[in-house]
Amino acid sequence: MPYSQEHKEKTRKKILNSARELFSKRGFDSVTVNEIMEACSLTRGAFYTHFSGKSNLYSEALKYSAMNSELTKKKPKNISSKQWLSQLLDAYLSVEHVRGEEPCPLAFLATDIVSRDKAAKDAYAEAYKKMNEIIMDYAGVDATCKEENIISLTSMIIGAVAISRTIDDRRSVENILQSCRQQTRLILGEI
Amino acid sequence: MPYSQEHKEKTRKKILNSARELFSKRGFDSVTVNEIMEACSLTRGAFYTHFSGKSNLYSEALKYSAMNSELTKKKPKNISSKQWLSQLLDAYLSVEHVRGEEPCPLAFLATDIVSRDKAAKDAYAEAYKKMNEIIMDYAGVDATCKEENIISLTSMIIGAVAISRTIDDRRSVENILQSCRQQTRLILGEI
DNA sequence: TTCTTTATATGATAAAGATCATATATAAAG
DNA sequence: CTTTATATATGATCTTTATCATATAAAGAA
Repeated sequence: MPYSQEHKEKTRKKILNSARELFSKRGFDSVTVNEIMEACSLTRGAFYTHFSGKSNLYSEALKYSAMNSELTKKKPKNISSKQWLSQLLDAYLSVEHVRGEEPCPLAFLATDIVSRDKAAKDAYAEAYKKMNEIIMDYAGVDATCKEENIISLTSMIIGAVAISRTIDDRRSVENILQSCRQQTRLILGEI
Repeated sequence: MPYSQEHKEKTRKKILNSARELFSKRGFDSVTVNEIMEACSLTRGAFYTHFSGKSNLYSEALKYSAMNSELTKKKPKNISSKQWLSQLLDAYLSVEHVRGEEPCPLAFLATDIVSRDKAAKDAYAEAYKKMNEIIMDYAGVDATCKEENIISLTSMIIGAVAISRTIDDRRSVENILQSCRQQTRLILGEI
């Protein structure tokens, strides 16, 4: 048995990582398999021993992305849940996120998903659910009571990031993000 | 001079209308020129006397869409600005909008725009600005003072519609839309 | 009716890109 | 060191689709 199992795993993850970034930034159609493979210094031939095809890679990359998202990081013990949540939301609503290499596919792929296959939609729905749960946990709402607030919050932050990406003018982007950061405080009842 | 000028204008509008609907629903790449033309009972050959190419059609359709959007409809005289705004927002945050034939490209194409050309981005930015202005007008805020509230409001409704389209389960969609309808009232200070 | 202009249709071209078939290289096992 | 399974690379194929070139048809003008 040539090539250790770990080697294959590593390669798979390199592919997933390139795919995650490229797909998130440019959507399914604009990215080519070749391009993804070259981004991790491989050629397209190697691709098919790791994934059954492009769409398969897309949904796997989505899962992978959700699994390694910023939101899933553990809270440091020395700060409160609400403080931590504030930090997470500010990072989400930042220019660095909008323009950076760790894009949240929920925002970056919001409209791309609609034309994709069931596996991709399922992965997206799962990630969306998870985001709401994580935020609800940190916000510490009483179950049913204020779930709606969290749902409107996630719609807002996802919308804000998606819109920000369409806009070239940096000042406008700052303005959108700042407005929404402020609104998160209002929704969470911290002002 | 064969074919009246109005005939050409009519055809152009038919094409724009098919394009608007198809592009909004499925994005730039998934839609073919052929498909758009067949949707208005023409063949692809006729296309190039009306538009210089597919990307040109895309940006033109975006402008056309913004120009004929629900939001631009005139307010009936017998109701207040705030009442009218409430109606507009409820219609925007409805299943009919999410699943219907009059999609708002701001929500439906939020992430598709990123990979498009400058003309498309400009058209999108223009439509976005207009949406904010219209809502600000109806909400009657004092210029700079609460502009941020409106910006967070538009982020939320655009985000909500975009997310709703990714979700198959009708009950979940209703839940998202209802939560955001409620939040619009809070943001506009009506509760 | 005939002529002429231009919208529309049809057939051809060419490029892009996903996937497959085949060749090569690598490293573990003996 | 040799063998061998499998990861990777290369070349070929096939489909899709935008766009172009050319033909046809429609309708206003004479």
